Amino acid sequence: MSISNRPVRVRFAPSPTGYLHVGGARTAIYNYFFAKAMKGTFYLRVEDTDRKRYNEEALQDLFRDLKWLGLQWDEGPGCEGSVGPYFQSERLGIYAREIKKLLDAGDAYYCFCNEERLQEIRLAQEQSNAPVTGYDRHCRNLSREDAEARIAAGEKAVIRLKVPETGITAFDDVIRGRIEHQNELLDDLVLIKRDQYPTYHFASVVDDHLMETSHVLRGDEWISSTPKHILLYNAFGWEPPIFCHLPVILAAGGGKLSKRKGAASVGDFRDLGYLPKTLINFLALLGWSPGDDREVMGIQEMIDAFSLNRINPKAVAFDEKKLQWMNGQHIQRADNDLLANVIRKGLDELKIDTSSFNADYLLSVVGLLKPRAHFLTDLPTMAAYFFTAPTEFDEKAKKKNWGEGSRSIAQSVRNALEPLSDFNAATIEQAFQALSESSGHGLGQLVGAVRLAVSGLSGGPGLWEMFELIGKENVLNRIQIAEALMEK
RNA sequence: GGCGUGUUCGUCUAGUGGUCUAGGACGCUGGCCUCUCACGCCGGUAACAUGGGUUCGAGUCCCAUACACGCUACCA
Repeated sequence: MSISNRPVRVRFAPSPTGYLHVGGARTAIYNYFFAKAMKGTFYLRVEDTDRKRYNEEALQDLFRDLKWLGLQWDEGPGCEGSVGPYFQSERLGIYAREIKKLLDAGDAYYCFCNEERLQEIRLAQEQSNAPVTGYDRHCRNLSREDAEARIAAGEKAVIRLKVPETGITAFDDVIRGRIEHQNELLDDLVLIKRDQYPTYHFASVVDDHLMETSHVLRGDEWISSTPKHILLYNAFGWEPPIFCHLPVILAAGGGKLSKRKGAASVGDFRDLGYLPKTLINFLALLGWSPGDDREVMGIQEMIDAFSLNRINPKAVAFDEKKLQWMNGQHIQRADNDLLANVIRKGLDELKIDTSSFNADYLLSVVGLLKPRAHFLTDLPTMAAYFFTAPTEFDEKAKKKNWGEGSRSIAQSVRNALEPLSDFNAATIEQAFQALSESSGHGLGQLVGAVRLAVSGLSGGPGLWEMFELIGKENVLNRIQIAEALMEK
């Protein structure tokens, strides 16, 4: 069966060395979208072949962040399929078996060159500005017998691929077309390291084949080494997968995205109050577009519209302003129950007791706050005064609204509200309108003073709705208490 | 240094030889709505890196140049 009509199987293959940054997350998203769009399989493979950089905490964070984003893998750690194990460190026997094939065929060889020699070569090449770089193939023609004898005697060796010295190696990238490299510029890359672990190049090729990967979607920093991978597939007699190299995500001002320049990891954005949906949506649109004007999209909607051809080849900048806007959009579309939970939990942390309020009350608060929140983390503080009287009042608003004459205004508002037997938005508004006419004070003046008294803030939801929800008794009490702070 | 990849408003993008005096979104900005703050709505701002070709015609194809990024590890 040819690769093009094999079932789609793609993978996200991170290395557990640090936090999951947004670039990695986007790679995972595209793999996930593609798998879902093609009714294929999305699997997770952990590339933990670098024992020095391995980090257990990073691994746990990775699982957590992927799950938080909703990118549940069909196969991988925790849900093994038939081609496991899914940790490369547990596949050492497989690599040993496969490398033997290459050794037997004469396509790979042992190399005993030590670090020092290699460094000297590199240094000499740098100084002479030699066009050809890399290993000088010193051990290429050592006989297998001699080499194995030396190893038996205790010498350590790496195993390298015997790269053809002439010719051209090419492949077709889904979003960039044909890419060619001169073989003479490639060096004999290491396949098995001195510690017996495979290099990325070897492990990923062996695994992508054995795990029946149909498409490799990965960062474009791999373009330069893809010819080496093709050569490996050729040596094995395997058909390479289809390659699709994704552009990098840069920081807003250009350059690499890093913690120093602000949030860069999935965890950072979660802590900042972003919805996972927002991050998925935004990251997906960084380099991909559905082809029409849609921007705020749901997961399934994006999956339905997804195609590899619509991914842009150019590097993109991460614009947090737009992310913020998009989060506001998704919060507006979010489920009220979810938002209510965010508020209740946040209020708990602020030591504000919500136990005497029922679910409907909370949901009404959510309804009023929803269009005003840009971050989940905004919600609890925005909601606080619906549950407890304010103890602090915005200083700027005090100057503006509690100046001369404000106390009598507050009193007149209380008097106007007092007689209302049915305390709802409509009757409250009527009372304010009537008071405005009879007193000659503008509505803004009236509202400003008591809004601050009741909420502690200068802005917020419409006053009538807000008063209705907080209730007549609380409203009147709060105004009366605040009057002491107002000028006559 | 070599090799590779890329280049449309400040940013994300649409655009696959004529419909592009280049469309949408964020941002910024003017206004509307309005009890405030948001939301929403209406308008404005601003781009085909440069130079050569190919073609009747180029943002779209080709070649240079410039710039950016990547690779050039027994890291991924």
